Amino acid sequence: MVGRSEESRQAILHSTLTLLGVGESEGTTIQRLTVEAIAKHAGVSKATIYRWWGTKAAVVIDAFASEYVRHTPVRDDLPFEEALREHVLSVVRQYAGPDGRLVAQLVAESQYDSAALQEFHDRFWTARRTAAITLVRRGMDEGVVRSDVDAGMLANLVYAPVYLRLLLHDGELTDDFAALVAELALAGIRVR
Amino acid sequence: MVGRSEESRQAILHSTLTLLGVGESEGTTIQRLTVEAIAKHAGVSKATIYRWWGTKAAVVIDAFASEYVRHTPVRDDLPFEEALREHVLSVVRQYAGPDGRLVAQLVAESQYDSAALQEFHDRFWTARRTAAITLVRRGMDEGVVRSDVDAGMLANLVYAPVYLRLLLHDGELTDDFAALVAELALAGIRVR
Amino acid sequence: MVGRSEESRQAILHSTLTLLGVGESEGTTIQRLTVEAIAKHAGVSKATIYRWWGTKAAVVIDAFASEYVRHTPVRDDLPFEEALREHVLSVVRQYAGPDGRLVAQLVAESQYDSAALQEFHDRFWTARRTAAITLVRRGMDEGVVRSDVDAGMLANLVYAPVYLRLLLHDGELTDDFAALVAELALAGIRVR
Amino acid sequence: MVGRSEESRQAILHSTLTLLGVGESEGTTIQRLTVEAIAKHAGVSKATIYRWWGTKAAVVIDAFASEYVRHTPVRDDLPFEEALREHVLSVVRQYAGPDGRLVAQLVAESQYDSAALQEFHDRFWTARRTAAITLVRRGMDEGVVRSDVDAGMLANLVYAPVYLRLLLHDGELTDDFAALVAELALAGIRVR
DNA sequence: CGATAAACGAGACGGTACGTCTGGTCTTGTG
DNA sequence: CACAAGACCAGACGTACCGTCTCGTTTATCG
Repeated sequence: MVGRSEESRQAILHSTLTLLGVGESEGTTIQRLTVEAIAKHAGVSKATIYRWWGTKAAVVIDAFASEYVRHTPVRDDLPFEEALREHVLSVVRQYAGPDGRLVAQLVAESQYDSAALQEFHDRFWTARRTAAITLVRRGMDEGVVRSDVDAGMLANLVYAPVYLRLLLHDGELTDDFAALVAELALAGIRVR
Repeated sequence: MVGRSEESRQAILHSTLTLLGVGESEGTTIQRLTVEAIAKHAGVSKATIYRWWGTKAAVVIDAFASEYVRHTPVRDDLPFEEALREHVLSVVRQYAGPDGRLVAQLVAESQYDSAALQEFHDRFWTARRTAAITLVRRGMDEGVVRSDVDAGMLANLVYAPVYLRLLLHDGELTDDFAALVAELALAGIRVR
Repeated sequence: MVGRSEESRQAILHSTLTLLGVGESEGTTIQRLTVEAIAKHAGVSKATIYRWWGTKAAVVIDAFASEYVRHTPVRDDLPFEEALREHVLSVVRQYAGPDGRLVAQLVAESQYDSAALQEFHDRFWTARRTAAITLVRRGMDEGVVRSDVDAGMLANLVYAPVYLRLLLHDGELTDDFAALVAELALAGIRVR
Repeated sequence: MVGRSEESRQAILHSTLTLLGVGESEGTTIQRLTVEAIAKHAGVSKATIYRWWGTKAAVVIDAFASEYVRHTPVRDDLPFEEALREHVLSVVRQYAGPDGRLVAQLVAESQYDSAALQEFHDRFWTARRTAAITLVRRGMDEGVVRSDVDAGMLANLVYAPVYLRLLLHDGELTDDFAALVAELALAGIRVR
């Protein structure tokens, strides 16, 4: 057995990101991106892409995940509420840039492609939420956060408004917005 | 001038809904729906569709808006908190059915088509939010809801988790979920 | 109803002949000729070609037939035997050039594509043979040719060696060859 | 040095014949037959095939020649004319079956592949013709056949109509046809 | 008898063309 | 003069083979 070419794999993923203009503010959308263009840019045969991924969305998710999941870490050294504010801020800032546009498009693809949805869950959503859930649990342990509700549900209170604004283009993703989201979430989950 | 044929307009919008299987749980997605199929089913020329709408998404939005925006009214006769719970429940219930799938797809289209986004805002999102905002304002007047934050922002606290679950397929849209969302939103916006 | 574009039809057939290098001694073979190349050269969509022809071979036959069936007439003014020699000579001379190569390739296509075979029969073979059969009948009427055998069979005696040499590249198609073929055919069909 | 694997060679040639359905009336055509299919069926690597043959046509010719050239012998014990009739009959009968279809396809391949043409000449055509030429020479020696014309040319008078019918599907290859061909050829080559 | 070099199977790879599909435009004739 | 009918160009789709090219792995002489 010989196995797949790591070189081609890298070239494909890298070309995908380049064409999507991740990092820059230029670039196409996932929809307009063609498998043919990826193949050409990567110096690779279309068949090679279809052999390993099968779907344009799969390539994009793989490419995005493999290099661009920025860590928006939760800080242990800060007090609970401050750590949460910090976290929300870092998430909002990431999504304010080109990464946000791409995530929005991945969610769009997920509406039509259940495999893409699955991948999106596994590679992005779960990872992201885990950070918040951990934090919420810490708040529970410290007795600051109500513990009669599922931690995941509480974590969503943080992300939901961010994703809403991202997907519905319902306002800018500013630092002020981040602060407000954090404040309201805290109000909703705090023990009274 | 002869003016556009109302008959054709109706046939096109109706065919669009039929093919999308709105109402039933069958039907294609917006992506798989083709303009050619609409034209054929409506007994209409493709040119006629393009003359008046210009985009597949525009047709779908028009069709969906013209017949399927269910009223999820806000009740004046109930106490504030109860009215909110009621409203959230009605929204969740609508999105749990086939309408939800279609709304999700419209959001997906909006990621690629800014005209569709605009239409979505004007025909669905604003209308929906207005209901919640009115309600929140009532709460403010009654002194139950904090009035130091934009009412729109507070209203979003209600919708955000619903849309998140709808778009990310992050759990079922059940009555229990609606109750929980209402409760957490209330906790977040209540005057303390 | 609007009907097909004569302009496209002409462009397609003409491009086909150009690419095959009919007339010149250059040019591809039918096998190497691609539908994509025809489309590009003709400034036409591939779909248009497939709409009307369905097969590469069909396009080639149509193109070749519509412009390149040279008349290799049978002369009435010459004595029977001389007319036959003349006819064989004109056929051999045509097949010695680029037309011969193309006819050979059409026969090749016919081994795999029964529709092409049918077309070849109808557009080339029958037309060609009719000339010879008419002549043979004249010979029968004049009492020079044996009439106890099917005229078509006798006509084939003229063409068979020519096609054999064309298809098996079993020697050059020279004037001398033509004379010899005519002579042997006459020997075979003459009344004794 | 180790040398090529006779086992593989046999497997490849045998698989080729099997897939082409020689013997049976089933089977693909040479065109539809793929090297990949041969390799898979023979349990052999594609590279092995290309190492030794270089061309699909070469494999087919080799396979066909190595096992399926039926002897259509010329009988010395019969009078000249009878021997000729016998020979034509045996050729026609062979070509009436599945072998004929395959020979026709080999001729087709030869229009595009000059190496295949060369092979076809060497392995089939020459062998076949030699039989007839020998016979014609015998006729010349006996003074029955005109000797002012090249013996090969006269031999072709026998084969040409058979190949014409085979390649142009211009009628069935029946015993009656064989008799007629023999008769006309004799008429053409007899001393008068 | 153990080294060595060929031939091998497996199958990934870059290419190229296939025939299909849809989008969006344009043309012609009818009501 | 808006319409249906539908042909048209453009170009991406996903598939199929091509012929080349690694890879380890036999396998059969030869040192």
